[in-house]
Amino acid sequence: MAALQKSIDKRNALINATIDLVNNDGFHATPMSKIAKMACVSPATIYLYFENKQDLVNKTYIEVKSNYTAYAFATYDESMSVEKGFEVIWKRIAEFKLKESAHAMFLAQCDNTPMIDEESRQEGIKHLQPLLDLWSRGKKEGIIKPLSDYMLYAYSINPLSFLMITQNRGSVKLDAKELDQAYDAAWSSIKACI
Amino acid sequence: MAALQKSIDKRNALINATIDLVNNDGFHATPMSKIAKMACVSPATIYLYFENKQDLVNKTYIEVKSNYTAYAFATYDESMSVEKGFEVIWKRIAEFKLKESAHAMFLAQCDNTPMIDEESRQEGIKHLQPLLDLWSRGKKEGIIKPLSDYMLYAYSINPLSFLMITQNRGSVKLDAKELDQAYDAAWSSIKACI
DNA sequence: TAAAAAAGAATGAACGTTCATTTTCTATAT
DNA sequence: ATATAGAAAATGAACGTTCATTCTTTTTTA
Repeated sequence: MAALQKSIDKRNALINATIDLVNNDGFHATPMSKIAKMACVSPATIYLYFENKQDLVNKTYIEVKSNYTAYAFATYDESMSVEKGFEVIWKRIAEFKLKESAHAMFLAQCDNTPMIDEESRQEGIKHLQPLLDLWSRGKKEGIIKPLSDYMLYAYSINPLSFLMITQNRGSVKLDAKELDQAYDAAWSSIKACI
Repeated sequence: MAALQKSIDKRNALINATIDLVNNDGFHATPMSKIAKMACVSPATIYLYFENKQDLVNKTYIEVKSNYTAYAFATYDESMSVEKGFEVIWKRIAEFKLKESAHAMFLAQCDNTPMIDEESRQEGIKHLQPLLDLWSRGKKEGIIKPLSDYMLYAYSINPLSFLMITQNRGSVKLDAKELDQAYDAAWSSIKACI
């Protein structure tokens, strides 16, 4: 076996334990000792892989965020029409949020609290570029309302976070029918009226 | 002066300090000693007004939430048409989120983390009833899409939280023109197509 | 066998909460 | 009006616990 000196498995175990525990208890209510125990590792070992607790959570954020965006854009291709491209990306995002809900919940918590360094947050935003490019194209073609990216995001993507959180709390179940409705509402809110 | 035995001023100071500090540092990174200092009170005094830290934050949540909904419905009247009623409520909510942004940020953090007891969260939801009643009326009249309340909320109200958070981070400034656009997008996403 | 990785125990700081005491308030007696 | 006693409110210091991190030693790897 090729020799990575420090084991990637251990790093992954630490990242996964962090996601799990922070989701259930919140960042500051999650002690390093508990993360270590869940990852089957000594507390001291964490410090061989990460500088400190803040670094651990920052790195976890960036890793989860980049998995998320990789998933979102995996089936998208710039040659698609704006409408088709948006549908493809939107549905992948929805799939990720509903299927990988632990990861998505972790991102939601990071995005809504002062838990993550500003620098790591900025780093995470960069990954959304292909969607912003698609919108820019759509605005040029007059297919998408001439709104800022923040506004488009707020109405077409962010509602999925809310729906995911309420689904995770058990208040609601999103099946295929409701996903279609959600897509409809998302597209209605940003498509240019003809 | 009429004699409230414990001073309401002190209680308010504690609630306000909690909002401020939790907004900036997060719940668990906010020590009772710091809350006490900001409220110009001894740490021990907090325990005359609240059972413990969790009780303090639960009560703060409920208080802020009920101020929020009181504001939201203050100019609404059940005799209004569905479209007008929605516009009135939406604009009041927007006003609250943008003007009382510290309070709104606090609510957003409570709603997206495990910081609040489930019981207090449920208590907070009750206050939205007038909006749910309005939607129910709108669905009967065929003016509003036949979607669940969660879905309607996700697309017409929740985006305001996202916009408020990004505005508070300084990424964007919402002026009158953008508010009108946001209202348009909200209404587009839930009004029944004719 | 030497260097890297991992471990458990130890450390010092910080926290929520309580305790013993002091200060403030109020109702009554003068 | 004033003095005062008893109760309520408020306090600063102290307690016990928990936490992130480090230190020293042991185990694994090449």
